This record gives sequence, C-alpha cells and structure tokens, in this order.
Amino acid sequence: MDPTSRRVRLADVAERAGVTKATVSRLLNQDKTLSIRPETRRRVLDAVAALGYQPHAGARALARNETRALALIIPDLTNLTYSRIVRGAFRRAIEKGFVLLIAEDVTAPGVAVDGLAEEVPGTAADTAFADLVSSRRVDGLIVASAQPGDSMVRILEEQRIPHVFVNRAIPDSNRNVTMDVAAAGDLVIRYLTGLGHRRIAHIAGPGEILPSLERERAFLQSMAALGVDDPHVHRGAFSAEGGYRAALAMVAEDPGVTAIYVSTYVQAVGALKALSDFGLRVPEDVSVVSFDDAPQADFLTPPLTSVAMPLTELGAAAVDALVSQLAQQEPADVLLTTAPRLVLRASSAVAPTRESLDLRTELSRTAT
Amino acid sequence: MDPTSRRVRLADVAERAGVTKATVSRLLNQDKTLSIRPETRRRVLDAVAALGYQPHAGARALARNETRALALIIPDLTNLTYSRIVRGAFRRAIEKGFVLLIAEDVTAPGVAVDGLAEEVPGTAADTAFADLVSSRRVDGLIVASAQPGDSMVRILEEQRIPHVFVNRAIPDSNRNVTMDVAAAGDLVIRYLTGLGHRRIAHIAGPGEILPSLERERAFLQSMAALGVDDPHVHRGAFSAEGGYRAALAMVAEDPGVTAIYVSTYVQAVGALKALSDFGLRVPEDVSVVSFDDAPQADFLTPPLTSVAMPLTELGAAAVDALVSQLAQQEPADVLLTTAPRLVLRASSAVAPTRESLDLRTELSRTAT
DNA sequence: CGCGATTGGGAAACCGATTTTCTAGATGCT
DNA sequence: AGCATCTAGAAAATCGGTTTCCCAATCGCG
Repeated sequence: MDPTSRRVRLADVAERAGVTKATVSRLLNQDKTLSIRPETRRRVLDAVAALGYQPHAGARALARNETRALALIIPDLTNLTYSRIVRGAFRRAIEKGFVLLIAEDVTAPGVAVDGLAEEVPGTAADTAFADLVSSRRVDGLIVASAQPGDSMVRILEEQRIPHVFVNRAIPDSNRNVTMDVAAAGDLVIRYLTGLGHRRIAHIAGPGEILPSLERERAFLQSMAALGVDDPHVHRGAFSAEGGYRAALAMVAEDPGVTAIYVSTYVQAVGALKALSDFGLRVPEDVSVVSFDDAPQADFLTPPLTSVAMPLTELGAAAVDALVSQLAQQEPADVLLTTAPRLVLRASSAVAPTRESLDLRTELSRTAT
Repeated sequence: MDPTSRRVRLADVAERAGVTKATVSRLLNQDKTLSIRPETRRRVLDAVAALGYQPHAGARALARNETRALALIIPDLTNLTYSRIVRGAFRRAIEKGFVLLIAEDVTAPGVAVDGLAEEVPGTAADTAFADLVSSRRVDGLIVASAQPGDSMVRILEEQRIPHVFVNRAIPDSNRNVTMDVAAAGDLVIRYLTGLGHRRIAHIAGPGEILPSLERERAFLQSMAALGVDDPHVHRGAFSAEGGYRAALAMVAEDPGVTAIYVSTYVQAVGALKALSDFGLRVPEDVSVVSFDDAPQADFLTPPLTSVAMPLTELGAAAVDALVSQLAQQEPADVLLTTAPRLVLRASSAVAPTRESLDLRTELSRTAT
C-alpha cells in the first residue's frame, strides 16, 4: 500500500513480534521441535498477518535447496491433447504447492502446425530444458515430447535430473505416466464389431511418434484377437491434412472398408472431409471413430464418435509421479486405470449390408 | 556426471581459476568497470566451461532482486486463441532471457468448456496471482483474463505490481496490449458488401466479455459507416453450442440475412451446423465469416472464411511491454499495427439475388 | 531443597550469488 | 626520483531465508 515501503522481510515480522527470525521461520514451517508459548505464537501470527508477510521464493529456494517449481515440456501448445494435459498438471501442481513452468519444445517431431505456419526460432531447446534444472529454476521436469534416443532423454538420465515422461513413454525408463491405450483400442474394435463391422481399417500417426505407434499396435492386437490378421493401416501426419490424405489413400486401396478407427481427433476431421469428397456417406457407407474426444466433435458433419481419454487426469498423475520422485521415492511407471469412455455420435452405425457394399464397390470401380 | 559431485558453485569456478568469486561474477556479467588481464580472463572462462557452471537462479534472484521470470494468466488453456498468445509470449520471453510461468484463471467468466465439463477447484485464484509477485517468484504479470472491476485488477494496481493486460483491455489502465479489432471488422464488412451483401448480421460473444464487445462495436461502426443503422446482433456463449443457438435465433428472427460475421471461430463452427440444420446452404444462401482463423477451418463444411489475427505477435508484444515496464519505462497502451488478413474459403460468396432471396423467405414462411 | 529434564527461544552459520569498496603494484609524468 | 594514476583483482557486506546448536529459566520429583 505505502509506495515507499520496501517488501516485508522475515526480520520485520520478527522485530514486530519481539522474537528472532529463527522463531518466526520455525513457527511458519511447523517445525515440530519448536516449543513456543501460545501467547508468543499469537504475537508472531498477528505480526505476519498485519504486515502481510510473504516469504521470498528465491531466498527460500537457496536455503532449502528446492524451488517448488516444476517444468512441463510439451511439443505443441495449440494441440488440444496437450492443453488438457497441461491443465491437469497445472491444477494438481497448485494443490501440492508447486508452480508450473511451461515450455514448448519446438524441436519435437510430429508437430504439424496445420495450415497456420509459424516460424520456429533456432534456440537449442533440449539443453535449455536441462538448464532449467541445473540453474535450479525448477526441481524437476515433466516431459511430454520425448523420443527414445533423444539427446534430451540422455541428458536427463546422465545428469540425474528428476523427471517423468507423460503420454509418450520411453521404454525401460521407469518414468512413464501413460493411459490405457490398449483398452481404448479394444473398446473401439469391440464396439465396431458389435455393429457388424469386419473390414476395419486404421489411420495412424507418423511412425516415429510413440503414442501413435502404441495406438497402432493396440489396434492390430485387437484385430488379431478377432481373427483378422492383416487389417489396413495408413499413416498420416498428425493434422487434418494428414488425416485427409490417409483416408483418401485408404478408400482408394480398399473400397470394401466399412469402418475406420482414427488415431487422433484432428486426423478424423480431415478423414471425414475426405470421405465426403470421395462420395462416401458417413455413417451409412463408412463408420468413423476417433481416439480422443474434443468438444467440437459434436459439430462436425457428421458429429464424430470417439473415445474420451482421461487427459486432465494424466497431467495430474504426472505431477504426482514427479513429486513423489522428488521425495526420494524410486521412479516407477504409472498406468492410469481410468477406463476410456466411448462417446457415441452420428459418425458410427451398423455396418452396411453385403448388397449395399457390393453396389458401392461396383460404383467406385466404374467411377475410377 | 559424477554422481557424488554436488552442484558447481561460483566459488568452485573461482578456486579453479585462482581468482575470487567477485572476479568471476563480474566477468560473466560483463561488468564494464572490471579490468582483467586477457590471460586471467581465459583461465576463468576455461574453468567455467570445464565445470559446466550454471548460476543458481534463486541466489541470483536474491542478490539482484529480480527473477527474470514472468507469469502469464489466461482464462482457458484449451482455447486456441490463448494457446497462440501463450506461444508467442513464451518464445519472446526466451529470447529476452526470461522464463514464463503459466497460470489458468479458473475464475474468469465466459469460459464455456463446451461439452467436456471439467471440475473447477476452489482456489482463491486472484490473490494467488498477486502472491506470485509478492513472493518474488516472478517479476511481473501478463493478464489475459481481466475484467474491469475485477478484484485482481484492483490488487495489481494497489500493490504496484508490474503488469500488462493482453487481448482484454482495461480502460485507462495504460497497460493494454491489443490488436486492431476495428480494422478486422472493417475488412470483413468491406469484403461482404463488395460481394453485394447488405443484410449482414453479427453473432457476438457474451456481453460481459470485453474483446467480444469490442468486436461488436467495431461491427456496428462499420455498418453505420455504410448507412445501415440497426443491423441484427445476437449474443451467444463462446462455444460451438453458443454459436449454434445464436445462429438459429438469428435466421428465425430475420430470414432475410445474407451474411453473418461471427465473433469467434468456435461459434462459427456451431453456426455452420445450425444453418445446415435449418436448411440454409452456405454460401449460396448465407455467407459466414469468422473473426480469428484456425487451422481446421479448411476442413469444416464448408471451409470457413475468416480474418486471421496476429495472436502470436500479440503474445510477444505483451512480453515486450511488460519487460519495458520492468526497465522502469512508463506503462503505455500498445496497439498492434499488423493488418488483419482475410483468409478466403468456401463459406463466403456473392450475395444471393433478389429473386432467390424472396423465394427463400417464402419457403421459410411456409415451413414455419 | 537440590538435581536433572523440559520448555522457550536466541545466536550464528549457511545457502550462492552480486556489488561496492579498497589496495598493492605497475605505470606515466615532470 | 617522486608523486599521481591506473590496472587488476581481493575482501567483505548483502540479499532473505533455514537450521543447528546452545543456553537460561522453569518444572517435576525425591
């Protein structure tokens, strides 16, 4: 309030309460070994309140050797998947008394900025992240953009920097926080086969992106379990454009497909467009289901059936895992047990009948 | 590397180089008053490199009385508009040697989470943000979620906390960093009138959201300049759902509308759906143009014409403004001069002819 | 009443930097 | 040669906390 007043320090509180800094500090930090008269305690707490004392984070970090700040590194801020992870992480961090520093890893692969190209600055990002820790700006890192063999992964390991990997798992790191992707794939495939679909294809993400590969594997496994050995899989960029192209390639190659499981929401947006451009009706001719839900799915044409994944929870779990690591617990993989939830919308329906399918194939032949 | 090694301190570097801490510090901080023999300089720099010295951020913050960290407070992490502001701010901050702390203001109004409801924790957020500064965790705040009369706005003012408002302006604060919304409105209206449209309506956001009001005002002004005094305006929530309802209400009330300018991309998504459900064709019957572009606009049905706004640049400008304030410059409003850019897509076309319009009105009458 | 144990809290070292002040020796000038 | 100036860097205070060690007064107890 008073513009001339400097910030209030621990010493100011101590003086006003007629005790030493040590007493105030120990009281505020609930030091169990401190014994203090109720009356003195009151004086101190009153002084704290009266002066509006706030400890200096830097000074505390220096003395305690911990910052109570975490960094979260994601490949793409504008990607809804990651924003929801960020949201979950942010809130859990606050709950645990940490603040969250955010960093976008512009070097991460698979970030199709999808139309709105934006220039990428040339900072040596991966070492910069390690610096966040070695300059003691944060206590640890949550990494959502890791690739096995990444220089960042190596640096984190070597320098024994507390960290966890979220969403994208690094094998054998014992630091992976992930969702049950296999369950999601199973859910989708069971749902589709329940509707009579047999020729189910998959639009996957780029081969070098781990979570994409996992979804692909989960798909193949679920299909194999049904006795279908070689379902069609097309890979495309993680963008609407990528989904568009993959879908076109897919229906051109296998016109008999009656259902498509798409690896991401944005790809599904492109796939729907491609099917429509190609003259196929969704869901009458082809059903489309995507991994991961999005609010706007309701307003696509047609509205998109998808599996909602617990992303917010995933971010929160990553914070939990990292914090427990900071408390000297051994790192261990965490798999969220929350079951994926199928959100039914108009893009999926019972499989077309044999006849209509033959007719369609016929038409597509003559069209080509 | 060596697991037993503690972190390397300034003193370690000094010892290895055979000088005192002061010399190392002054050299590294390019102290002009330091004179040093070239040979000594080499020894020091070698030692720094050999030990991989990184200054301790907390210690430095303590001594320098500045953290070189900024906080960015946004209303909704999952909103593409804000993610792009964040991206711009983050990158500019790095360039200027700052780190960015991110915070989502869950108390901010107008955040329609649009379908995927997520629980809101009960933290007293606004004071928490001031605490970020008073605990000296950050040097200043970039606030994207402000409302005039907000308790946060008052606290920032009273406690003389360095801050700027971005996107949402607070009148008379002299701290607003904004884009040229009027130019955007003008651009859209001139474009539409150029296509022959006269009955142009506006789908706005909630009345209590400032940037939404600005867009609404800009629209009304541009229309007034054309001699149209009382164009239709409908307000709806900042969500696809909100846009859907507003569009329905609008065509019900004024079936003669031939073009709609929508306040946000998400609302436009809903509006397109509504028009289609209502049986109106876009762009044959009605043209739709939205404020702010999005990558997926290409894949809507039909692809959406929109005004691309320089959001990344806006975030960067906010950092610049805040940093200059930290350097004791007087705060001043900043208006980005970058011209809004119209991205033409299939949702806009020449106005329908008189006859077709009459026919349409006729049909809609009989339909009701 | 005398002793040890407990209660209540003070004193000081320390965390890792920055910054101001100061000084010994070298150099320049007349 | 003698004095003022520079050069190169050392010494020490300081930033705002935390934590360990310690001591004086009080209490309980036989």
